[in-house]
Amino acid sequence: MDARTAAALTAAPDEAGAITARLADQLLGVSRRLGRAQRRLMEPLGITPAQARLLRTISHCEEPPRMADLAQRLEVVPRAVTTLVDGLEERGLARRVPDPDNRRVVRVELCEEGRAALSALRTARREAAADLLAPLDTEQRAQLSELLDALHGACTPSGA
Amino acid sequence: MDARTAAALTAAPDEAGAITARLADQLLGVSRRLGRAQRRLMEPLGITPAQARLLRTISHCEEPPRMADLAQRLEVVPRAVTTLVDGLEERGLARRVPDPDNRRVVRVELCEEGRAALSALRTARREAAADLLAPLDTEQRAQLSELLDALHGACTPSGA
DNA sequence: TATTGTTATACTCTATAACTATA
DNA sequence: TATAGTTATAGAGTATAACAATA
Repeated sequence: MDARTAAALTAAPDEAGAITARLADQLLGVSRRLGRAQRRLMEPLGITPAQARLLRTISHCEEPPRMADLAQRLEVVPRAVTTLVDGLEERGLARRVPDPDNRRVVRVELCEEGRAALSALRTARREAAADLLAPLDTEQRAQLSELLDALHGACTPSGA
Repeated sequence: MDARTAAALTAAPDEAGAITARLADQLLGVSRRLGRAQRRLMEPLGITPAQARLLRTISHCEEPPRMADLAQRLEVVPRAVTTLVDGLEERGLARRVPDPDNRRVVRVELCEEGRAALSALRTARREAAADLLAPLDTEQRAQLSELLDALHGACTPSGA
């Protein structure tokens, strides 16, 4: 435990807010770097991090998901998904397919190129993360994952 | 430790990359939510999260920092600082002051309104963080802070 | 009338490149 | 020539609001 953390914990209750705010800064700072690394590594592939995330989300679905499903999973408004899917379609990585049972619904399927891109993206993603997480050993990563998971669960009560 | 984490740790070495990538997702996901909460809570104050961060950074400096100092501290290019300081000046929270010793240099000072805004912002920021971090007890927060600090130190060798 | 997705629009955050003023 | 900051521009990511098509 570093000095500031230790001091905060043993000090007045007002300091609880301070350590919490500091935690927020650390979280955002680490994410900024991670995002930069991802963008840099994915750029040669012609895919943005948000598109990559969408691609993975689609691939994790049993059947081609609806636009609304994707919006919910990505925790964004449906309008944001429209733009992302547009990008994937332009690059020939995914395609919109009409739902025969409900003509309002649009489903999104991966193309072959999309599946191919996924493995290249996995490499890029892991490299970006590995770089950032290098200072942590395996046990520390597991610990970090566990702590973050607790946060995720709390804010996404509907079993993510 | 959750099931996925445990499985990843005890499985083939290839899984080390998988858990690392998952960690990246968790980190980015938590940050997205935190950022949203911050923006929502700061909006009534007419200040964006990045402006708030700049305001705090200025307040942590012993003497009015140069634009270049701020860029380095915020880990952004100098051009990005220009826009942020423009925003603070428009709102009367900070002002540019010429450096008498070097006419190329611009220093940034907080105005009285800026100092006043800082306490309101502190409240907003803590509220946003407290909300997100509610699932963690004090010890877990310290643990998380320690882990994130290790990451920060690694990527910012020049003592941040 | 409610739902699904889209068009239209806007804003935050950040980057690169070219330029200006100063040293 | 090197440095500090800016103007100009671009693009990623995301939001709200109004609307069309369908149910």
